[in-house]
Order: sequence, then structure tokens, then C-alpha cells
Amino acid sequence: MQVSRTLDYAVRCLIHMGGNPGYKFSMKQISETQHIPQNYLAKVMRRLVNRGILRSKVGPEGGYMLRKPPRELSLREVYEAIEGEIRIVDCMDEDGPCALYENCGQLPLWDKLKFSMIRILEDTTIADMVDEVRGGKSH
Amino acid sequence: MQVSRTLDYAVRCLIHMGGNPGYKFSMKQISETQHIPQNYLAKVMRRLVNRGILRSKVGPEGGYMLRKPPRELSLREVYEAIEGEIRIVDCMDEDGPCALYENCGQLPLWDKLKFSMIRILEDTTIADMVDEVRGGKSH
DNA sequence: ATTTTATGGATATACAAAGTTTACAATAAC
DNA sequence: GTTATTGTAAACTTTGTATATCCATAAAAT
Repeated sequence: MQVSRTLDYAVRCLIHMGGNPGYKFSMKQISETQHIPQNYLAKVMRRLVNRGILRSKVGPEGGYMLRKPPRELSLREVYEAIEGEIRIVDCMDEDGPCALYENCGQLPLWDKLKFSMIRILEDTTIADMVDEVRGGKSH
Repeated sequence: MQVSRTLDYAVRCLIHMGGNPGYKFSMKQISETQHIPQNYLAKVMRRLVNRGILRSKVGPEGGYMLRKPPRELSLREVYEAIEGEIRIVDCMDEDGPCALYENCGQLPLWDKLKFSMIRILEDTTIADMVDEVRGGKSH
């Protein structure tokens, strides 16, 4: 029940970029300032591009740009770009749905958790996080 | 960001036991009806015993019993027995806290998620889940 | 004493996350 | 059109950890 490092990387990058929207960032630049292995970062960025969150350009003067203002980019979009559809439980055994699935006492709880999570992720934008950093207390 | 199978096992057992509180269940019995490998189940039960959720007795006629009524057993207790303190992010690099920790734009979000999760887990009891199964629709 | 049951620790397996490597394709600049 | 720069793509390796198994021991009922 923890956020993956990969998602952290993605969010970290987007906060960085959100601090200067409209600017184009090279992968090298991001990799260095955010302390993320460049070749791994490449994959993370790829997913963000494929999801339409970033625009990319190859060649000299190439790099990545946000496709929309940080205020309109929700954490839900970011989460789903990296992790896929939000899902708290699997319910799958090796050979099909869990034996208890049809009448499972747990599901309502996990659903409640999921919907609450979705609501929070949807209500939070990259801009909120950028503001957080700017107005941030140092400890 | 998913519930571990181990936690699922624990909850499954407790729902089973909660359906008949006061009764003593042997590990073998539970293992079979709940489709959980016995030797693995042993470890799960151990954590529940150590946390004071179950009482155990060895020897013939031995087994496990709930230590308090299902209505008073919250999912938060169960979660923490299995997973330890609830925590959504780690914030630790190999060599100490993450470089951005002191002024991290992400933390408020993960905290919000965490507290919402705690609230829901705390508000749900094993008895709720037992009721769910009893009143449950079949599909 | 013998049988039943839980406890404890050591070990194995499996699988996914994280990271690396290498070859390739696009494009700007000259 | 050649070269340098940057992103793309896929294969592969490494590592970590959840899950599972095995086996030896301890408690207690009969």
C-alpha cells in the first residue's frame, strides 16, 4: 500500500516543469536536477507523453513540454499514466476470480477506499504542489 | 498501491471467525475453508496474536479465538497488525531522507490520502464485513 | 507416553520494480 | 549532406520483497 518510486519520479518531474510552464526541458537537465537515472527517466517520460500529458521533441533543442497548464493537470491523470487504472485489490486467483468474489465482505471497504482516493487525487493539481514548494516552510 | 495478499488472508480469517465469535477455530480448519496455505497462515495468525487481536492455545483442542467482539475490532487494527504503521510514502533514499524532503510539494497530498485512509479503516469493523456477507447479494 | 496443535526460524520460489545497455530515428545547425 | 544532439524502443540484468515451504521444537490434552 505504498506509492511506487516511479510515480514519485513522475510527480517530481512535473512539479519541476510546472514551476516554469511553457519552458522546454531536456531529459538530461531533468535527470540531473531531480536525481533520477536518465535511462529510467526516459521510460517514465514516455508514459507521460503517451498519455498526452507531455509533448516531446527529438534532436538538438529537443526536450519535453507540458501540454496544458499545471492548474489543469490533476494527480489522477498522472497516477493513471504511470500505474494504470486505479485499483486497490486484485480479486484474481491464479485461475480466475477469487472463490469468495460473488459474496465478498471486503469489497465494499476497498471500494470506499478507492473512491476516496480518486476524489483526493482528482482534486489535487500539479499547480497545488508547485505552490506548496514555493510557499513551503523549510522544516 | 494495492492491498497485499497477506492482509487479505488476515481479513478473510477474521470475517470467518467474526461470524461465530466465542468459537475456537483450529488453524487447519481455517486453512481449509479459507483456501490459505497452512504454513503461511501460521505466520499471519502469529501477527494477529502478537497484536492482541487473537488468543491462541496449543495442543489438542487448541486453536484461535477472537479477543474482543467483532463490533469492536476495527480494520485499522488489522491493517497495522499485518503491515505495521500506515504509511503511503517512504521518503528514504539509500543514504537518508530524500533530498527534497525538507520542502516537498508532494507530502501534503500523500498525507491527505493517508489520513482519509486511516479514517475509513478506523470506521470499519469486522462486524460490518460479517454483516456484508450475511446480507450480501449473490451477484 | 502419545498425539495434536501452535511456535519459530531457516530457506526457497516467484515475480515485479528498478535500473542498464544498446541500437535506432528524428531533427537542428553548420 | 554530414554531424552532433536528443528522444524512442526493446531487450536484458539486477534487486528486492511478498509469498510459500520445510523442519525442528514446545505446549497441553487424553
